[in-house]
Amino acid sequence: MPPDPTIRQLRYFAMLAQTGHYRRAAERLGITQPSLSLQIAGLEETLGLRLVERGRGGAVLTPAGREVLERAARILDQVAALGDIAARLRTGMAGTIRLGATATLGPYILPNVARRLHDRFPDLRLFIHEAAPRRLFDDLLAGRHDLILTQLPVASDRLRVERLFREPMNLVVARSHPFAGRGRVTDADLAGQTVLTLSSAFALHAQIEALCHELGANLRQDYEGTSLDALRQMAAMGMGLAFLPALYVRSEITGRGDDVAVLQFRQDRFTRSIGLAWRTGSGDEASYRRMAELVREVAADDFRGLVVPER
Amino acid sequence: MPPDPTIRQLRYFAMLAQTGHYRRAAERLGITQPSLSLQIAGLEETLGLRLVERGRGGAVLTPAGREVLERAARILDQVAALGDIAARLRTGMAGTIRLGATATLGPYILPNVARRLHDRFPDLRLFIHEAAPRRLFDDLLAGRHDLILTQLPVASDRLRVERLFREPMNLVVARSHPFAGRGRVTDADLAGQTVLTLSSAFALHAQIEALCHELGANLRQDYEGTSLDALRQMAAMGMGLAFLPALYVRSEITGRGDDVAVLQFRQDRFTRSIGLAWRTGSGDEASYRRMAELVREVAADDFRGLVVPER
DNA sequence: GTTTTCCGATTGGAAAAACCTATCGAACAC
DNA sequence: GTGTTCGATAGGTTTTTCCAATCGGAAAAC
Repeated sequence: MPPDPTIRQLRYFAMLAQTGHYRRAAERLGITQPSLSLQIAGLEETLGLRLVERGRGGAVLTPAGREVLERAARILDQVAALGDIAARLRTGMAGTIRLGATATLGPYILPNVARRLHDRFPDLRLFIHEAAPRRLFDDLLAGRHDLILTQLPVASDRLRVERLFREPMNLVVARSHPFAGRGRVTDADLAGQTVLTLSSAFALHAQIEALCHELGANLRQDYEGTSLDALRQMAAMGMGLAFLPALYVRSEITGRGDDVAVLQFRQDRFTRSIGLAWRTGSGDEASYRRMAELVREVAADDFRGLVVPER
Repeated sequence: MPPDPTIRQLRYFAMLAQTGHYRRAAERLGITQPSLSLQIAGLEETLGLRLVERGRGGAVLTPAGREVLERAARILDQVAALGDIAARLRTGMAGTIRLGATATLGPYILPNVARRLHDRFPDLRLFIHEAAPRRLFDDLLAGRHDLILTQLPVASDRLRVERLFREPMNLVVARSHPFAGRGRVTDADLAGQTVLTLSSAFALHAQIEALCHELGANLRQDYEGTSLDALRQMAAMGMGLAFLPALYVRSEITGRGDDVAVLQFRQDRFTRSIGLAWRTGSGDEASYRRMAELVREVAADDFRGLVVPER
């Protein structure tokens, strides 16, 4: 395999072609004429072509030289473009960040996040992948995500976590359920009730399970949903009660003509924690923190009163 | 101004991204791992960016790294393309040759040359510029042409010339001219006749002038044409006789229903010499000689009997 | 017809870059 | 723990790049 020309050679050659003059080209490049001569000769050597016709009137390109120049110019343009990109990337807020998000939160907050992000940092793009938290966690460690937006806790000494906010869990029951008319329910009300939940790949599962144990409620074992919508359908059909996160409720349940009723429970003190996590030392920490701050802003501005800020 | 990354750095980086593994990448590149480490570190240094996340599972690109990789891959593709181009150019029969041609010959033979050239060397393109021989000569010396197809002689110790063929000059007169009915004319016939010619920028001018002087004909001073078509129009209007090259006559005068009559003169022994010229040591001599050979072939195959081969 | 000037090529030596071997320290596997 | 595997680092050699000085030839000036 033949060796590559170097970018230096191409740059020198382009300048020589532009000036048509060794000494002038060398001067403009800030080098001496012999250095230029050697580099040009080296380029001719590696390409196996006479590129320049040396002579009295200065340096004139051969037909091959013109052909090579055309390509060299394109390469140099792209190298310059790479430099520009690098400069923008250096701010930390450019390029594409691969963000994994819980299916139980992403759809209901990321549109707002993406909009604000694009307004603030036009050069930054999000590539969003939704999955269950367990999967997100594995994929983050494996390097398939740069960042995950997920329910806490997320435990690993290889990860850095920023807590964002706590999201209240609302209780949802079928319209035909005895609770449906009431505005709120107490802990005692739930004893003996049947509760639906997501599959154990979701962090919600363990949380609901613990709650049921505490209150003496029955966790329905024969169904584990994989989406909040499915859970809500099950609840609407009277298969049990369901705890659904506030942002989902706000987004998907309008309050009129719905197939389910929404109830207060523990006055927003039953919540789940949401955070942003990334691998220690991955990418640019500062830009990830800025991302976290931006999500907090979204929570505060677009979902004020609905979620509880942290930090 | 920041220094450029090197192609070597980009190549190493691309391989590292592909393998996700320093040692494997180094092995595939035929270098040792420390060398690779240093080059990657150097690239990160010049771009001012962390590109790779070093760790247990191997080397994972940062978001910035992915962005850079995309551009780097494009640059490497173009470098490879440059290598391919160079390989083809090395044959000498690729790229674009800037060919200057006499207006009195080019239009009537270059279509055939271009066609044959393209059949034989598909990678070779001709950029044709037509002008008067005097202008061609200057432009060739100035490096604005690679090659000129012109009437000889062309004299300069900086030029190399290949003689191609001799082209007979036909005598053309108006249909109403007394000569029109005759198949041929002698030297004596021309004494006292009025002869038209092109401007002195054309080599034909001097040649016709010398002939007129020899035969005692009058060179019409008040008109100097700049194209063979114009000359023929003048002849048709009875302004005088005109000597027109055989290839022009063959191409533009059909012999029936024309406004002029074509006569033999000196049985094809009054000719002009056509040759190909280039600057000594310009481009690839071998390919220019091959061009000359190809034009000779065209003359022999497509214009057999019409022109007189040389060499 | 010299002399001068201007061109790119060449030479010799110093500085910088690239590379290799050997080794280090951390993280994982057992 | 102990061994293995990872990339980083250190030290030294080879290669590349560069410069200053000079060469040789060709055009221009005289």
